[in-house]
Amino acid sequence: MNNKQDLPWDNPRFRNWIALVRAEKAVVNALTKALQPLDLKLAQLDMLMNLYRHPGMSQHDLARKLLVGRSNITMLLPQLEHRGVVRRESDAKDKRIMRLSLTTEGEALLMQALKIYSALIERVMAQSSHRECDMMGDQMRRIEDMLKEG
Amino acid sequence: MNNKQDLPWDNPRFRNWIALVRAEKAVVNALTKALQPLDLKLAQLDMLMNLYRHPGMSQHDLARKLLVGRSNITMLLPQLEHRGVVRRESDAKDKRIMRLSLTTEGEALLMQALKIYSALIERVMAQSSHRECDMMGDQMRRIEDMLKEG
DNA sequence: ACTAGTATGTTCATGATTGAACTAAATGGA
DNA sequence: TCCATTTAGTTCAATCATGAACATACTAGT
Repeated sequence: MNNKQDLPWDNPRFRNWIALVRAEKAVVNALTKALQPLDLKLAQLDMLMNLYRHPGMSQHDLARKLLVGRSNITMLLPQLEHRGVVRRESDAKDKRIMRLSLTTEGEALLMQALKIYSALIERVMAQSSHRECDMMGDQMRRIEDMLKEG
Repeated sequence: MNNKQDLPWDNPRFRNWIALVRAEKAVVNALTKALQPLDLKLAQLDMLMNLYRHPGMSQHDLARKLLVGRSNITMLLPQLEHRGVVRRESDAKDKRIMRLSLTTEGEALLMQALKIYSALIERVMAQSSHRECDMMGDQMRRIEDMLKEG
């Protein structure tokens, strides 16, 4: 057992996955540096993006959207709230729930960050044709759906 | 400015990238759980994989391969060394360099972990045809090469 | 041989992330 | 109504990752 032919590196699917992980990490590293002028962490940007698209989200929903623990949200929100970019309001009907939304400053900051993010992704994705890129995106959505179910 | 048409979510390239990030995180979360029985963290597995393929690597080279900081390696190695899966030896010619390699136990542990990893990736990648998967892998390698240069 | 520059690895303080244990609030039967 | 269960959010300790400052060792030009 465990001869060379059993090794996952000989499996194209495995090698392709490794390539994905490495590319993702490389882009994340590049993006982290590109966001430094805004004094914004990638995790914070993820929050702003989700709150922009789903204002009034609860912390629990935000955590699930970001695939992250609930306590993580609790730990990171105060920074954004104190900075004045995120608003946190108790739900009137259910006092357990905190409704989250962006302030005007939050939206402005988000737009600046998105310019940086978009430019990087545009540059990165220019490596592929539109058709290739769309196929890749479809694959990724299928993967996430699959893991959500099973 | 900043009307809807400028928003990156309307750009397929951007949406596809977001899908990739989410899928990657979902798989990483699943893998982290799947590795718990071996008491092995994903970062540790990454090290073992690289040391298996490139025995005698220095810590600096390992850090660059993993796209992490040098201090990260210094902090994580003692666990693996103490567990008896990684060997750390001073280079004879250049006393600054530590040569890293797997012990027999390290290789055994790696093989167990790779079975788990492969099985998950096989399941995940079964969402795509071989051709699609290969195209995706090629895209990812182009992305990493692009960021390495520029 | 000397010195300046460079490379490797370590230490330390900081911030990010997690999971378990906890509080408070809502829900749903009996 | 009362009690058990579930849900939202927080707290806390432990772990991970980072970058700056540092010590040591090599290298190259003079």
